[in-house]
Amino acid sequence: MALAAPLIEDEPSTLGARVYAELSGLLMRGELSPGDKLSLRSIAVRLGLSMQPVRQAVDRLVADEALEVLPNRAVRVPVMTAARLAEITRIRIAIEGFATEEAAAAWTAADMAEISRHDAAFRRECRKRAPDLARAVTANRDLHFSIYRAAGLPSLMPIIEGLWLRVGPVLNLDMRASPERIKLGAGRCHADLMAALARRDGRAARAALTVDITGAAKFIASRGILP
Amino acid sequence: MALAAPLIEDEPSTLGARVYAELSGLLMRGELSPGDKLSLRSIAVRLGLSMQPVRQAVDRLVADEALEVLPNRAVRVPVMTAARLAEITRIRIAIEGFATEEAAAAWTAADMAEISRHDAAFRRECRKRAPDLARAVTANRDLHFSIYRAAGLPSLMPIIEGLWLRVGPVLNLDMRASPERIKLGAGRCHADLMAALARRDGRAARAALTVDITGAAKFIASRGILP
DNA sequence: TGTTGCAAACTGTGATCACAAATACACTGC
DNA sequence: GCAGTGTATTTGTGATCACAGTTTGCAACA
Repeated sequence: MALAAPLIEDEPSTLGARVYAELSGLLMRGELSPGDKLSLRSIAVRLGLSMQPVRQAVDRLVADEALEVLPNRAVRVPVMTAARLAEITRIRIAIEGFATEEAAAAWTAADMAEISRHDAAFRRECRKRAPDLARAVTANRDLHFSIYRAAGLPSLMPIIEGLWLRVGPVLNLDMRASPERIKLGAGRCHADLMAALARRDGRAARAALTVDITGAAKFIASRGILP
Repeated sequence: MALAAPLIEDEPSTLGARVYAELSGLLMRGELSPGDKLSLRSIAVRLGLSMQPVRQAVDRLVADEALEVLPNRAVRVPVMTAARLAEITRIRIAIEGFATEEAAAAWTAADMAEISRHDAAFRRECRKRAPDLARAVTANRDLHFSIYRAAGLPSLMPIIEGLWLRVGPVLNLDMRASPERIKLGAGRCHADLMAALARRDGRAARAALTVDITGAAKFIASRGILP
């Protein structure tokens, strides 16, 4: 299993799309920290291509609010404030909660097989004495997105991806710093979520997801590193 | 009042942003029809600037699924199928319904003043014997977005804008062809919506909006011009 | 008259160049 | 030793060029 699973597009036909997949992977996996400044030229030379595709990718990320341009026209990954995290959390609960509720009613056998596979992968990683955080983060992401995909609303996927792009840097950065959380909160929430999905109980599935999302957000906020 | 009110950004600092505002305005106002092909070069010369800013804007629109690239790499405004309209409608009900419910609880006096202003403008236009469709469309958009803005969730706005960008071409194109609908359905829905907002009844506001959105979608679907 | 073939025009993509603004840094003057 | 100032570097933006792929249109042939 590739760690950097191409979530956005399986085989980008254009160089700009490839750079976008590259950068958004970095963002979602928390390998870029809030406040980090990006240089178009540096990225271009590091990837061995011209500035043009990099500009395209960065422009798109800026449009998604996954990156921001300062008044200086410099581009960096946005610093997450407590207020901003709270706002995005409310939006995530509304939108991802909706997707989960739909998924509970719409999943097919194939959907559920894939969901269970990702759930098992995540649990397996968490049970280890020394979990591979990068792998756990990826499995967690794959689990959530396989559920959302089962809702049968493909137009909703880019929207949710945009939300994860925004919270990715803080969520995963923090999970990396304190791996104990994935052992406690996420495990229980995921179990409830899986059970609710299995019996097609949309209401309960939404509730479990809400606990999962709010739990993660509260955990970050409690660490008090947000401006 | 400017007809093409800059919804996205008041004064685009970059040429690419200006082109984006230009094109998204065309899309939202239904002045570009589904299936229309766009040429980067033509747009560039028509706007009197190089191809670069146009590419930036079009790339962003493509990322929003407001435009699509064919296998030929040609770019056009997507054709709306009945299934696609139904899907986006469900998503709109979920997301815009959420925003409306939040707005009902969060609006300030200033918010409500602006909302009422747009509502009055819309009603005034509809009461005319020969309504100016372009102006009615703009007023309707301003009304909805002033409500969503009152929710106090700025991160939600680009998401909703993306949805309107997708449905704009068919909704407005059709409204243009048959202006009778805005006199019937929208008026009643808006009245219910305004009343519910005024008494901070989020549930009722969401219900009124749902009727508004489904009504428009059903009206389009009933005309049977969708593939 | 209908069909095939070829050439000219046009398409988007990527690289490169030009430029103005902002930053970094060393040097000079006090 | 320190503040102020100059230059040199680096930044993003926009324009231009080069190229491969496709579409278009017209002419020549059957």
